[in-house]
Amino acid sequence: MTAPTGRRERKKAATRQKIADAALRLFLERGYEEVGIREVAAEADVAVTTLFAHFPSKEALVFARDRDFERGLVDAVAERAPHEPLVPALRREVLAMVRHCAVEGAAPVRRLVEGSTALRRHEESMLLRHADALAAAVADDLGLPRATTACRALARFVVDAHVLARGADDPEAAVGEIFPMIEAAWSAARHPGTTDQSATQPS
Amino acid sequence: MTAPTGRRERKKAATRQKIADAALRLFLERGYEEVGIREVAAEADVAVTTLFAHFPSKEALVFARDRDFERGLVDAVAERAPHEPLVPALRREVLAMVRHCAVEGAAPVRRLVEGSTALRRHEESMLLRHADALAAAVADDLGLPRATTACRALARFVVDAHVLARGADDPEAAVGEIFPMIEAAWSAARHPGTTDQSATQPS
DNA sequence: TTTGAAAAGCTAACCGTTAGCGCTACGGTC
DNA sequence: GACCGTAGCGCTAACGGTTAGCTTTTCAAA
Repeated sequence: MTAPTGRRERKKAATRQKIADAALRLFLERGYEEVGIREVAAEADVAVTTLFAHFPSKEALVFARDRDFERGLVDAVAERAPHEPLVPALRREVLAMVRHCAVEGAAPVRRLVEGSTALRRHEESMLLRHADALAAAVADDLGLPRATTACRALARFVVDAHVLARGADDPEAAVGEIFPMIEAAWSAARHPGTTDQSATQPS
Repeated sequence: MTAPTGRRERKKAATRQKIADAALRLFLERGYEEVGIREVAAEADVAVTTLFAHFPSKEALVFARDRDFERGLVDAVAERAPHEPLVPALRREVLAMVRHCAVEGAAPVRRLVEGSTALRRHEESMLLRHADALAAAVADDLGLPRATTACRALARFVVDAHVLARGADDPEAAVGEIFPMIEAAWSAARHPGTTDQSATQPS
């Protein structure tokens, strides 16, 4: 995981970490909106421009580990056991993510995100990027040159499941409720005409 | 539609319209990012504070008519023919929306939105609000006190269908591809245990 | 050691957005 | 018709996120 590269890259990673730590500490102490970028930079003993060299926006400071989520979804498809069906593998991964958000020290960060519309919006658009990546992974897994409509739909449904489960009273039960729906949808996409009661209406 | 109220409200509506028109004209002429708020206000012959009294943000200038979309979805559920099944009614509405975006003078505005990440993000979070409203309408239609997980899932799937169809090469065909999936998902939600191959994994 | 480049810094601004405050025109009341 | 409360609008000044332009430091390869 930690590539043992030269001192330069180590220092860069350390700076990035120092900034993320300082930001999270301040945000948790006093609230996201109440802390300015200039303050975060000062706390991390770094120039504002340096901060923006490591993070593209203030919101990104809170989601420093978002790449892991995307990789998790993509890997759940690409590196699952041979011949394991697609949707159950995704279900396992989403369940793991939901649990990860519930336990651990993640609860305060969750509250932070829910408390700011800017952060909620940022998270949503992150998840949409993840859906695109997942769609591509699914298409690749099926040997398709590019993501079809069905692949994209599946990917968005899975991301929806993640979001809805997080917001539900009982997240794990919600996963258990949504994934049969996704299973049915995916099944319908692969075996068309079975349960389709509606037809294209030309007028 | 147009309530014939006093001069005061007429003037207010006129000001709002003048601002929206000026904004759209400038944005289409020179691009969204290239036009500043102060410029829009000047073009509409209005103070910046007045502009923000009518629109909550710069992005909102482009989506002056977003309420109609939300109402369309909710009405598609609440005011459909008696005993008409839910999902086909939603399908009709989404199809109408997709067509509305494709034809008419809506194409330049579409390009405008696709060309700016700020606008795309704003639209996505609008659509999420619409999904919440739709979920509530579905729950109400079923006589439920509040939206269940399945209602929320259906609502998000429908909004996903809208977004995916818009971005597809053949939007109408995409609707025809996704809605059978939604139909199957909704069917699975209402008749559980039929096609569920995965179970909750306790560990 | 020299050198090229990546990383970090500083200053000064741009731009969306808001606060504070004053003015005017409208709508209901006497 | 005079009166008053307030909604709509304006101005100025600022705040906070973000970027451009340019210099300085730090590392690595030659």
